[in-house]
Amino acid sequence: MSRGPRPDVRRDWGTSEDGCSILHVDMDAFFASVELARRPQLRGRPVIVGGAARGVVLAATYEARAFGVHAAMPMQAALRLCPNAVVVPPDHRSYHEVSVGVMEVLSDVTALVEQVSIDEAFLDVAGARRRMGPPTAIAAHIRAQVRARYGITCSVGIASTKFVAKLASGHAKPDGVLLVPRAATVDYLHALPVGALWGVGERTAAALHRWGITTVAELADTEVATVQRAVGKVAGAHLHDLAWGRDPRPVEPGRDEKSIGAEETFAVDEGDLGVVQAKALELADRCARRLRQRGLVGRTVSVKVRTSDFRTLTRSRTLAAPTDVGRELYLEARTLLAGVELRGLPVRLVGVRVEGLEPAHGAVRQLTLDDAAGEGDGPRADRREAERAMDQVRDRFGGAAIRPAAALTVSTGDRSTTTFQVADLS
DNA sequence: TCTGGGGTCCTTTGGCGA
DNA sequence: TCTGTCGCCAAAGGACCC
Repeated sequence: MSRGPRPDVRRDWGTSEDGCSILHVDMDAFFASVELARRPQLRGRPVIVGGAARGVVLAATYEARAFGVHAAMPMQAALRLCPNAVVVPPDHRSYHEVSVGVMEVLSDVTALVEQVSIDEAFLDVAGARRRMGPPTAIAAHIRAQVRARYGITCSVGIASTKFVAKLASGHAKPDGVLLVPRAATVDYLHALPVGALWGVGERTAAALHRWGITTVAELADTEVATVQRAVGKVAGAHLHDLAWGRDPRPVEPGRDEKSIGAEETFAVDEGDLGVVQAKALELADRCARRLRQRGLVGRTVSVKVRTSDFRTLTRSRTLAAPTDVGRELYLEARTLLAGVELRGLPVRLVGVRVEGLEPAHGAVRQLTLDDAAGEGDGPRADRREAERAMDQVRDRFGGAAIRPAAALTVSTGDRSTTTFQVADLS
């Protein structure tokens, strides 16, 4: 799911592996590859993984990419370019399962594995060399294992820093390996446009272009202060370092999550605030469940609203005490939603996110008025227990088996309580 | 032409206490 | 006592990534 290959830099940069202990492993067209692995009859055809009519392309096979289709492209545009494409709806559970398996393959190589997303990870193999050979041999081993177990291919970048390894895996695609020796790092980087740098998207590239900086070589030769004026202090210094191959960030296994959120785009822009609130309840409930699954509580609730003119607004507030109770997240989200200035426009998307995460067992629990008034832990604890019971129903019968009744109804009423509706489980 | 859903990180702004 | 300012924090928004 990286940017496409650049044949001009996909060449032999040398064979010295000294000091090149960072590997970046990236699955090729991951979601699409998983679909092809279980539907071999689709091999050779342009396949697009994507959702509803209003969605975007999540992944496309290289056959579809030949028509100009790429990830994040609106589905409608993709089908105009490639009307014969086979469209497959995403199956995130399968992708997650394959991802877990691939990460196990990587963990067998070294404990120093940093998973960056569902389909990519960094490895520091300095300690594995004696046991498994040089990095190129380790890369070959990983690729063979992934192919044998899951029938999909991956590409590997090998370099002395994370950032260069990441670029190299992109240039190795599809189904390849690219080694960038330490001594070749600067030459390799300076052949690239600024947009290739990690953190330079459309806006930042445009800002740099205004200062006459279009290539990494030009960025490297520009004074740091000038780059900082163009893109900001922190980003400017960082990009200038990257342009010279300086990237001291180590591979960090097991990084903690910072936030958990859920959002959804309505099939048709929604003008009824009651429907938007009902969706917020469902999303808050989803967030809370994921918090409980991970044994976490969160302190700050934020809501996100995108209006029909594609304007995105956010509002957030920090709770007196962290929580993993969906009802509490929802009540805060509802208050925040009421404070969003919609200018009379219908809502395209609504989202709920929880930040300030900490382990549930270590969290300081503050008594609410409800708690203080009741026996024992009071209604708040009852609420948590009720939601845990819902978790168990869902674990057994699936996510749609039970959900807050208010999330099922179209209502503009102010509900002070939430009831639950159990689906037909027979 | 039409722009998802899951995240992270940075900048700016404003409130507040020292 | 009043005013300025400094640092910290929270909130809002933006950019970016996959």
